[in-house]
Parts: sequence; C-alpha cells; structure tokens
Amino acid sequence: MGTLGELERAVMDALWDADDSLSAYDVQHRLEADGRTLAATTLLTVLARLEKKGFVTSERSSRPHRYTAVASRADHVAELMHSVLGDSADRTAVLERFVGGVSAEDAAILRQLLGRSS
Amino acid sequence: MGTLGELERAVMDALWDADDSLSAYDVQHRLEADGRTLAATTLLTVLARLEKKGFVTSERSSRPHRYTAVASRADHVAELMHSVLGDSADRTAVLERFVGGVSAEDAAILRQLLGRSS
DNA sequence: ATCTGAATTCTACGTTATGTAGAACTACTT
DNA sequence: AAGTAGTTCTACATAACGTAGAATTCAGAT
Repeated sequence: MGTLGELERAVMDALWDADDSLSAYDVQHRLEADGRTLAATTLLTVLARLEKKGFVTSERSSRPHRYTAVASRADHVAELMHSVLGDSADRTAVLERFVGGVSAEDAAILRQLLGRSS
Repeated sequence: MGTLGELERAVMDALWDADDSLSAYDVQHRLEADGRTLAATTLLTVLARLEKKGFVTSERSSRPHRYTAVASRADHVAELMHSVLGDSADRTAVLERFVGGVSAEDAAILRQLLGRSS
C-alpha cells in the first residue's frame, strides 16, 4: 500500500506545493520554514526512500539532484481512496456510507462530476 | 489514522464475516480454515490491541470473552475514504480524479445515491 | 474450601518501517 | 591537484506488529 510516515508526508507536501522540481536543500528550507530543522542528509535519505517507493522521481544529471512528485496530490489522494475501496465486495454499502458522510458541497461536486448520462 | 497490520486485518475480516460476536478461539479456527495456524494467545493479543485501537469491543461477562467489530466493514472502509479525503484542500480536483477512475457500475451507484438533481 | 483445567493477562522477542544523521565517498570548479 | 558542495553508506533509536511462552485468574467439579 502507500502509507507514508510523518516526515515522508511533509516532504511530499513540500514537493506538491512547489510547482516544479526541488533539490533536497530546497525541501530542507521549506521544512525549516515550517519550523522543522533537519540535516540535509536526512532529506536525501527520505527522498531516496520515497523514490524507491515510487512516489518521487529524480533528475540526476543536474548537480543538486532535483526531485519531483510522480503523481499530483489530487491523484495521490484519489488513488488512496480507490485502493481503500478497492477490495470491497459490497461496494454499494461502502459507497452508501461514503456518500452519506459527505458534505453538501462535496455532494454537489460529485453530482456535477457524475453529471451527464442518467 | 486507522491502518491495520496483516494479521489485524485478517482478524477484523473474521469478525466482519461473522454475523455475531466471536471468541478468540472462534477467530483462531476461522483463520486456521484459511491456512493460518496461530496460538490462541496470539489472537487474544491481537484482539486486545484492536480493542485498544477502538476497532473492537468485548463482552467480558461470558467466559470465553466475545469480541465484536465496532463498525461494519462498509463503515470502516467509508471512514477510511473520508479520512484520506479529509485533509485535502482541493477537493474538487481529488473528487474529479476519484470519479474519473471509478467503474461504470460504481458511477451508476453513486448517481443513484446522490439522487440526480441539479 | 480446594483443586483443576480452561481462559486471560503479562511479558518478551524478532522484524520491519521510519526518523534522523554522521562518515565516507564523488564530482565539479578553479 | 585541491577544496567544497553534494551524494551515498551505514547506523542507530523508536514504534508497530506478528507471535507466543509463562504466569495468573476464574468457574465448575469434588
């Protein structure tokens, strides 16, 4: 599955919040701005782990290697939702519960997205 | 969050598949039927952990204590989906991806549940 | 009231994931 | 060739989880 640790998630957030690729140092500074001081090697380690897990890709031609999130945050979350729903036999029951707990706004968005075709 | 380990999930499945409460021994036998041989104490430990995590409740008045899942499998999955979606800022983007990856059947179920309108 | 066997709790150990980073090594720059 | 920025290796602590033996508890038999 694709569960991330606390730091890993923070790093992914940094990558997602950035529009383009970031170096380990960029990530380090972004986290520092969030009040989290970490050694550069720590970020390198975490980025390497994230890459091994398939969440990140790196550009090793440029010297400070640059890292990018493989999927957008939205894709990631949507994938997680699918993977959770994935192995459910009684999809109707699950979706029923899911929809039941959704806010009016989200329900509207869903209707809109499911829209056309009765 | 509420992520479960492999054994923990297997135990929860046993509880969900059963209609009423089960004793640790019942769970043990069910897992054995699945080709998984475990000591009774192991199941007691796992059940205790699941209870501490709030996934299970137990009836300690009857001698072989009986355990029950707090939430139905459907509720559990739906809750997980919500918790994943939960802290997303761009809900529209996420839901868009989510709906985009849903099967035609699931889409139909969702429309049904959301009641067309709008 | 005691004993006994089943059931439960306590304690514990191995493994893996994750946070964290120093030490060692690599590769441009000048 | 050397220095320095950057990268990889190696390592350790902590926590979660799988797993179960040892010790303790408790209800029923005698």
